[in-house]
Amino acid sequence: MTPAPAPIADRYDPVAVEARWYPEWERRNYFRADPASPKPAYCIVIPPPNVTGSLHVGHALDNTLQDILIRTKRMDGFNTLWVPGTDHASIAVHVILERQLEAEGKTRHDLGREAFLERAWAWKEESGGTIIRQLKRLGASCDWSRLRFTMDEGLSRAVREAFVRLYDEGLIYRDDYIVNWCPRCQTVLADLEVEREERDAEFVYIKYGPLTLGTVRPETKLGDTGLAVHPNDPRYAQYVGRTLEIPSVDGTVSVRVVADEAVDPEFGTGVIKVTPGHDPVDFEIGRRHNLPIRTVIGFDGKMTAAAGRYAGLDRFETRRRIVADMQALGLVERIEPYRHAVGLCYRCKTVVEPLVSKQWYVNVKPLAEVALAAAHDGRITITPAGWTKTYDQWMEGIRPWCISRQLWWGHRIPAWYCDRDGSVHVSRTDLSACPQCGGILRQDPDVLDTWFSSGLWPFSTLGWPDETAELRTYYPTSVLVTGFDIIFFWVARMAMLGLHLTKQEPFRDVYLHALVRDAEGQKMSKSRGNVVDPLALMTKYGTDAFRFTLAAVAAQGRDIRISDERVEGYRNFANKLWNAARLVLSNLDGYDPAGDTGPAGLPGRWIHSRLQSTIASVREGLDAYRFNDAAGAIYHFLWNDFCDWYLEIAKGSLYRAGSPGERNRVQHTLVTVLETTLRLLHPFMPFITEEVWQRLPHEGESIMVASYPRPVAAAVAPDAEREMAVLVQAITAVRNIRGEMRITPGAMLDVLLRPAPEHGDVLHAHRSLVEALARCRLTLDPRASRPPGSALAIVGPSELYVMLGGVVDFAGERLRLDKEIRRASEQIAFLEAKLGRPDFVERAPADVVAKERERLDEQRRLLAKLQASRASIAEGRG
RNA sequence: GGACGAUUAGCUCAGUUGGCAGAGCGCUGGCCUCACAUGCCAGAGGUCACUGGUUCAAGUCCAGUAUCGUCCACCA
Repeated sequence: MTPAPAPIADRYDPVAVEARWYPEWERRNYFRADPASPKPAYCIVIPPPNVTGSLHVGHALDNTLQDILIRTKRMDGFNTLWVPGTDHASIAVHVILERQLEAEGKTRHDLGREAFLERAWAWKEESGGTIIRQLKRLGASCDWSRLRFTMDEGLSRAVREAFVRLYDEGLIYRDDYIVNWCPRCQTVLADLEVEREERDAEFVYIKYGPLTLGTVRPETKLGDTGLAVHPNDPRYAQYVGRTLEIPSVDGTVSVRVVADEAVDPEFGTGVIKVTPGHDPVDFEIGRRHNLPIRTVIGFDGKMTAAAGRYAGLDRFETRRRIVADMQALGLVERIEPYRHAVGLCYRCKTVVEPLVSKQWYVNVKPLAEVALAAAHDGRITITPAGWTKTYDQWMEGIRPWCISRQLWWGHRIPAWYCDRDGSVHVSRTDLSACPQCGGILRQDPDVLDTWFSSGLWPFSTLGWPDETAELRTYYPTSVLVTGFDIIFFWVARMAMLGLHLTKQEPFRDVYLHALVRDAEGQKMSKSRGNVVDPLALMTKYGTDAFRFTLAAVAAQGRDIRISDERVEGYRNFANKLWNAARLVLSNLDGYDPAGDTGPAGLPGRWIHSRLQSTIASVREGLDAYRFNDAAGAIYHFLWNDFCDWYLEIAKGSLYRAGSPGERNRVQHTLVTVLETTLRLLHPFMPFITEEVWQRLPHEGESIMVASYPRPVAAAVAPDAEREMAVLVQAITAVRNIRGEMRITPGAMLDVLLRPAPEHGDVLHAHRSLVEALARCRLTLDPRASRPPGSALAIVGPSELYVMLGGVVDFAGERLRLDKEIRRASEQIAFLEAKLGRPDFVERAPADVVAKERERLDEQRRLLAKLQASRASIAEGRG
């Protein structure tokens, strides 16, 4: 008993549908993972978005792809877990909060550490939920009961565990070294956190006694403790080893001249000044030659007392002043314009100052060797494979990782210092008294690099260092999905820390996707004002359309462009699906699933066969992370095969069924094909598929937990595909003539068809199908010849004549034939030349040659017919 | 300085193992045909950046050039 179908709107309205299903799925616990499940595990740990952020298109892409994988695997019988979470984003939060404070005329130091952290937590609580809500809006099927935060209790314990272990192994150590200092953030930065930007500068040639050298940073002259030349440079060999007394802006300074390989004799004058306190290269040279360090620029970016009369001045102001002062003293030989790269803080874009200070480091070299091996012996597979080389090169050239930051928001370094005996203690638990002397301890005030805790993310979220059921079941995780921009920051660190601490790879696959650009290919940024708001797109076109767009454009290149037009196109696709479903649903009256569901005739067998290859393509695409291939296969099948052909054919059987059995068989095909397609599409478009699926006859309570389609070999029907191709060709041929001859679609045409023997059966059997879709009366006659007043079409070896009568003049037909004749002639010339070459005939595989011969014969037959036809028209018999 | 990517239809881009160049949008012509005008039918439009090479056969493989882009790098 089918209830009278409620009227369904002819436009799909995503808003109501999306609002209805997500809470329902959540309520039914479909997202919840069970570590005790016997099913094979499939696990993704989300790249944690910054807690203060809101969803941008990059997140939307990243999480849509993950959701597609998770939903597919869940339907495919895997025990799936998608762990969600957020990152505390130490330095990024500092930048935001300090800007707020600045507006109030304060600094973080005015507030003090405690109050600042209160503020940070408040900010986290306030805005931390935003991105989670937005991920839900996107349809992300994360296990929200396992939501983690990099600074929650468990993860903080993991951070300490990792730190202590690495320290005990001697892999974490403190060192006085030259670092990248951000004078605005008031913290050290890792090399990776320094961005380079080309800027115009002045290259100032300064006289150093008998020598002259060029520099772009004259202010560091005050910190010079040496000069260096190349060991093999004959020009300066006489000075090496000598200490020169050099007149300068503040009296004379004495500098020693050393020889060092780091100096390029070709560049500038071949002499460099050595400022070990303010330049990484000079620092190294200084170490090699035992030159003293003189710090003249402080952590605040201003000159120190050591800078004499410049003390307290800003470093850039000093640069201008010192050049002027030297010019006054005749110490400047000349100034040239110069363009070079300056280092900027990746968070606040302030020019970084190299400074010497004591910081914590990880000796990552040994970890990198293991991570490198894992990517080569197949334990970790990077897709697209081209990124492996980038990963390799970085790992090979890796340098110690500076992990301490002079910030407050983050994981405080678990090291305590005893002021009484000077001992250092690194501990898993907080210490209050010195274990050696009982003296009062001071905890290191610094926090860890944000990326240290993110580096533990795949296993810290699963309960490490405890041996939890989650770790046993879901670790190593199946795949890491992220943008290629954080391959070094994050992917490499996780690989190194994961392999070292857990002795297992943190993920088996790494899928690096492209980055989203705007429609003009520009990087999106707030300052450019070209940020595409995913929420706006979802509101305008629906979440399903947006998600499908992301999957469809996720080709394996470097960048992705999103435009409204593209999303609109897939909105139309969703609407197409909706209407196809409407057609099916409104024709199910009397349908008996237990009734006649036998073979549904040629079109039925054909659409089932097409469905199988679509399923296979989608699975192949997903397995290879070729989301665009998978999406494209479904799109093409649903729109072109199912809607454009099968539904049009099925209408005939539904509206004018030959027999009740036929009607039921067609209904059965419609239901099964549509239902299967919905399941295939569900991971891409979760909402509309659930909505339609629920209205169709189905088994189970939700499409989310239905099975993912597998290709059925028995349903693959090459013969049906071949035969349908003949019918499609015949129909298209008639439509083509109708179009070219400008015959109104409403006009009923008379068509005479001379079937070739091999086409006879199929054309006879499906005459009415051709008649319906080509809107014609079809006569079949194996001995027919072209009647006067008809247009010719070639259907493979068969011929088809469309009777034009007095409907149109024949000029159009002449043009059409001429065009066809030209085309055929060109083909023949090309093929004759090819087949005339002995090397081709002898060397190419036999099947390729045979195919070309066949094509040539076909084209010759075609040409003969076209020419005959053309001749008869030329005689004016049209 | 090194590495990597891109260059294919008017636009945005697919094209995995070499074997008849594809999609979406846009364009042209015709249609409100009882699922859908967010639609239907038909059509036009490509020297696959350039130069060589390998091959019977190159958008695809190799070498190089040009232009654009990205990342890495201690030439001050």
